[in-house]
Amino acid sequence: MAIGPVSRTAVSDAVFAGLLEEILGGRLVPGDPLPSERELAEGFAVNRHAVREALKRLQQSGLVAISQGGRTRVQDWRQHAGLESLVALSFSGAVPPAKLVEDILVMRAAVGADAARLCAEVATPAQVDAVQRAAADYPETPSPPEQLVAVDLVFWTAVVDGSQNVAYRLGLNTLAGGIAQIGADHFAGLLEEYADRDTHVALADVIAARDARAARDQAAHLLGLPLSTSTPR
Amino acid sequence: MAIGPVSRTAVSDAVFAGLLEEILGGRLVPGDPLPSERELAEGFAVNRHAVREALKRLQQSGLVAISQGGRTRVQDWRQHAGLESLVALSFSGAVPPAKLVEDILVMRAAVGADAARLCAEVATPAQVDAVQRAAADYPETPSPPEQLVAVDLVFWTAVVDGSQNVAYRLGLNTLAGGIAQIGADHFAGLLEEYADRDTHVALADVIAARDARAARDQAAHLLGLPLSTSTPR
DNA sequence: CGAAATGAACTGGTCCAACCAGTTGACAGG
DNA sequence: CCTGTCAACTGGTTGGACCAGTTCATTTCG
Repeated sequence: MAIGPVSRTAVSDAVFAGLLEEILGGRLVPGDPLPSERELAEGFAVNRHAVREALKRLQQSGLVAISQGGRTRVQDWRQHAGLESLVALSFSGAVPPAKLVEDILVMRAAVGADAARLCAEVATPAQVDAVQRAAADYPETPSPPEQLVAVDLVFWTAVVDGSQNVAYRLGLNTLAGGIAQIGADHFAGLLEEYADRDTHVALADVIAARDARAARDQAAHLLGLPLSTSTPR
Repeated sequence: MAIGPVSRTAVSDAVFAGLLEEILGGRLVPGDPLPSERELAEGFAVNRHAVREALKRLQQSGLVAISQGGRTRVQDWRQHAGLESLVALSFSGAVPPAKLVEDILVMRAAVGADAARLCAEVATPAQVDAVQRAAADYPETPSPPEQLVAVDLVFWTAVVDGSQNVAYRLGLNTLAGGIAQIGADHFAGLLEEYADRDTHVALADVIAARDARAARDQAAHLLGLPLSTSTPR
């Protein structure tokens, strides 16, 4: 066991995680009232303020509805939770991790392909440069999963930056955060097949050539997005 | 002025909004330390707990980094903020609202098109049914913007549900929330051109026919996504 | 008897004050 | 000059009190 800082989890974070677990795990059905703040504080053996911090965050995530005087109630995460709750789902068992990983990669593919298209259209010269440099950084030989995921992230960050679409940028942040928390290992296997340097360099080149159509197709192929052919397995 | 419940903004929400404004407005540059919790409490004339609740939420949004003992520092939202911060950007002036609306619609187009493809491939019969019913609900005559946006949301919710992709579902929630907060008016004009009933019914039909390719193309066309032709205006 | 007013017993919202637990930096000692 | 130390910050946590809405059983009046 290596020597390092002990993981000091803040109390309110623990409460947040605990309630998240209860809600996403399905033990609290949408519409159900949560125990009162005072009861929760007693149950978790923490101060009420800590509970309140956790509840405020759950509210921000769209997982509960708080109303003064009334009770705090659970909301349906499928209806109200935002993309940022994606990660939490993987730890709660509400959705099988494998399914979740696949879904994330599918979204990555759709967004990535369109970002590549936009990037070819509107990226500044400096941004195109960044894409080409990122592509050149891909390792030529097989590499450990973490490094692969890291390099991949740098490349696609450059592409999304070039697309100059704020929504894509923030969405990438969320998905990247999700990948990081779920663990690179789960993604490495799925990424490996696409992770050859030449293809990425080629993509960077068509972007540099301002060929939006080619950039889109190349990216879609790279990311495993079914495109011109519909093959419902 | 109509009579109605006064808007009772929670104190911590006000603090959250205030700090959001400071950060996204650029008055606090990434790396800058925030005033201490005690100073903020005094500045906003509220209790320190309210400040803490707000800061916790900012931390969850990836906008600040909190460390015990050290000072709380501003993070670069372009690097760390998630998709859920999209709306906040529109109110801070960090990104022009028009640009933001366009970016959201572009993302909606990319995701919507792929969701339609998936929906045609994997949706359950019940889900296909829901899509067709939603399409039938489109008004045949011009309608007020709010209603248009609402009907549109129902339709695409059905499509995304049919895609059975959790990431798409949560992403839709986030984008829909963004549209709601920014105001339907900003979107109505852009939506109008695509909002004819026949096209949506046609899309629903190709989905029901399980034609993934056609569903994708139809949806892309409907959402204004450049596809087979790359026409950098 | 039934409908409306009442009010106690909840709920969350806010505040004060104190103390614990890390970080920082100036300052004294080697 | 380097180094240890300690006071003065920072955020983290707690307790308790009170305010402000909601709920619902009870009471009161038509």
